[in-house]
Amino acid sequence: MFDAAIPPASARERIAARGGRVTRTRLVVLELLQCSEHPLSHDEIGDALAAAGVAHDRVTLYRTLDWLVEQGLARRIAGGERAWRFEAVRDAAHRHAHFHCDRCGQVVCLEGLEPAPATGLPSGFHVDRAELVLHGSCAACGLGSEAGRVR
Amino acid sequence: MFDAAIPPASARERIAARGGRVTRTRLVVLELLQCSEHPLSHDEIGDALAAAGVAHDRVTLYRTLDWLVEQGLARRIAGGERAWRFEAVRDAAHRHAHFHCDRCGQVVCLEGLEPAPATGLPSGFHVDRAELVLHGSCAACGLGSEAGRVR
DNA sequence: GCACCAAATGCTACAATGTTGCAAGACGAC
DNA sequence: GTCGTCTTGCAACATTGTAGCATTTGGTGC
Repeated sequence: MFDAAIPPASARERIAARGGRVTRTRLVVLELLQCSEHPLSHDEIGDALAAAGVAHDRVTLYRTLDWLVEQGLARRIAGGERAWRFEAVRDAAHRHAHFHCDRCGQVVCLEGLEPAPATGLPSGFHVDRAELVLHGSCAACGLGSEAGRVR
Repeated sequence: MFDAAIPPASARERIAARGGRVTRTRLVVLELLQCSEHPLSHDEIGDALAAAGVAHDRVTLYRTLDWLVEQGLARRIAGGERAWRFEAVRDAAHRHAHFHCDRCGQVVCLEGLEPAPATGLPSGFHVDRAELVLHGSCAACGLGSEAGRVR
């Protein structure tokens, strides 16, 4: 479940390398993202911070995440609901699709499924990045019976 | 770029065919979506309603759009910001990708670019639909110079 | 170890988007 | 035209995210 290839210690180095101050919030949030196998919402991160005994408020968390995204340490993805989700960036060049369970709202990463390259774009348009999100039901919610449903 | 195959008059029939009452709000909203070449946000639809002299309030518009989506007459897409955007469904089987301009927030449809089929999914997962959103800058905002930017 | 300063944080207030409950009004069948 | 039910409009609230500002803290120089 944890990504053993990236020891938690590197979080401190990665933060310092960007010229940012190594604060407990940044440290814990980045370690959390690095250890999570799926993108986390603000709520989930906030709960984890509370569980870890790190004092924080909503605004600080927003700013911490903004900073991580700005520094290229985390990525922001649209979770389907109107809340963002965040994941650690392991390899800036590597991108992958996401699966959003319409039942439980959970988002999982789909390694090995890269968004298709852009083709057929009107002239003048410049593509920065592509986001591919599959919607349906995850294994835990499994509802094959409602397959035909259109949304 | 308008879909001449579906004259505005059919909006009334499509609503009635679903067993719903034909109200001015539903009629105007559906016609608006059918005539628009790109997905519209609540705000844009609300402004158009006001311009058309149709009384309405925010909640009614939300419910009207919910109803249209529920009936398969409209589709809801995540616009990048935390607000939904809506587009008319012309052909339930036909899907296309969208382009979101990170500058002006505008969303345009990319006909001819279907989301890639789902592969490499964990077992037990069931895909209902795929959403492919390209991010970048549209022709009007054209900012080729900031191409390397990571978000 | 101590002082200092810019960077982070925490707090309050606010904005935007969306939802719920309920009474009043309008559509459509008769 | 009457009537029942579906829609609407209103008010209040929930969630997600931002802005301004005083306070605290990390990190640097001494």
